[in-house]
Amino acid sequence: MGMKIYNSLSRQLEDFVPLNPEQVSIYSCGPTVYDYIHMGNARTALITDIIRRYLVYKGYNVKLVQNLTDIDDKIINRAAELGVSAKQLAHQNGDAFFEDSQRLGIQPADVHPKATEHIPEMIDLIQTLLEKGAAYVIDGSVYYRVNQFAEYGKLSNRKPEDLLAGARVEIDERKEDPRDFDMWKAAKPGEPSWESPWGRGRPGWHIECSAMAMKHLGETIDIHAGGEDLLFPHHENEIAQSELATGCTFARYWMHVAFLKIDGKRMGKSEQNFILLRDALDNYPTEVIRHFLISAHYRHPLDYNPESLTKSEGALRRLNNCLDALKKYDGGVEPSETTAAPLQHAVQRMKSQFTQAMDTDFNTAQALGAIFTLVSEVNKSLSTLDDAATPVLAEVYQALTETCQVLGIYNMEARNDDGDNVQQRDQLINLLLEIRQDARNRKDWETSDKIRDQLKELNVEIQDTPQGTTWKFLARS
RNA sequence: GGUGGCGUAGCCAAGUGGUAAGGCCAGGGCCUGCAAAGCUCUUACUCGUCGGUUCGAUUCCGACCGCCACCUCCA
Repeated sequence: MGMKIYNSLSRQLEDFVPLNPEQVSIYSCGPTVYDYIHMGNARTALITDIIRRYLVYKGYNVKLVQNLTDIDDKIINRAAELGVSAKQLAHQNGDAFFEDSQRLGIQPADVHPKATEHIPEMIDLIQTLLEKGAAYVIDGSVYYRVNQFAEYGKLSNRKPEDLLAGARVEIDERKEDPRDFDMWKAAKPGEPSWESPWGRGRPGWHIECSAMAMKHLGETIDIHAGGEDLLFPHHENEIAQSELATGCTFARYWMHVAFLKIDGKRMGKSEQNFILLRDALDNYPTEVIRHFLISAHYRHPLDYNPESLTKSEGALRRLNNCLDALKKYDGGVEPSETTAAPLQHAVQRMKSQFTQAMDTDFNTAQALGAIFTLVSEVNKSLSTLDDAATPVLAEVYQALTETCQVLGIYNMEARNDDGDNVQQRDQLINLLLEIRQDARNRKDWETSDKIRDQLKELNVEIQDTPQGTTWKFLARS
């Protein structure tokens, strides 16, 4: 079955057919680096990460470009407040952005272009638009002439009248048309600026993405993603600039991620109601945050609150317990035809449901449902199975880890024991458990409970079962 | 004013023109010296309200109520 993507441009589900079957190109609008990124930013970045992982899972080659806006009013203002240079502030926050992304398990994009490193490309693009009569210069600033682009408004579904009617923005009298926007801003004293044919200045926000997307992905890209707040005017303007300059379709599929909310309101930097991703990462494991962020479909709003994170924590615990139990069956054994356990069918069912969910506009919530259904089926049969079922269990483990990897909710490395001191550590813990067992045998509950409690303090949790006492590390939080 | 979206069990959240995935919580059970953890079972005659179309609607249409977002920088 083919994939379908909801295209904001047509406002409907469309079959996904990449322009070049050899390589899918994706451009994702990254952050303006004037501060640390918050959970809302993380949601968009994470969805992009999962889209890419899923496309790779499906066998596509993917080239992902995620930009950094590193010159902008906000950066200049913030830098002035802090008494550092705009360049320095952008650099610091850019590094912090990569660090936070990495901590969330987001694989780096193939290219992370920065606006300030693409000034010549932007100037070229503006030059082209000037030559085509689609732009004009006023006092060293260059404006885009919106009425030259007949399709203006096609993405945001807005008519010219509508755009003017509700305008709450102060109109710059010098512009020919209130809808015109700047592609090049004449330098103001003390602000960072670059040489251009129109004098010193800096690029407007929209031209940055047009130029960087086309430089790294060509004139037509497959998927352009970003938060829904960017739909207008940012993406509308990108289309206007790019398509008028090249005459080609700029992006074939526009994907917009719904807001992360807090107390029912949009989480936004200007609202002062945001949770920094790094703060969340200090309080919850990566996989828990990922699970939370994909527990709703990406086009539906999702409310951030501690209760929801706790729920995800519980769900992840369930998943990890199952995977931990299955891990010992992993590897080596050839799937056997004769072991026709119902579980085998359950695995196939899970795989097809997972694929179907992800194929339908990346429905991660539904995909999680498929995974947890299998978890439940595994748990039910795990205790009753004998050695003959081992190959099937290995299959289950493979299928589960493979799909969980696509979503990034199972960290195999973290759960594999691979340290040099692991053996000694385990021996020490086992020794303590032996002592505790002796205490239990003589009903010395005080000593026994002391060992149990103290180990718990060290994040080692022990369980007394009919088969003896076992232990495990608790997930760090 | 224009544009778009949402309203599903205590909570979160999928979904379909034919009768509601999954997770959390809660309650029962197993296990335990007691716990914890784990496993397991149970939990929406019902999908904001009112109409309409239909053999049949939560799913389609209309109205209404409530909520959110974009139209200004914001993922």
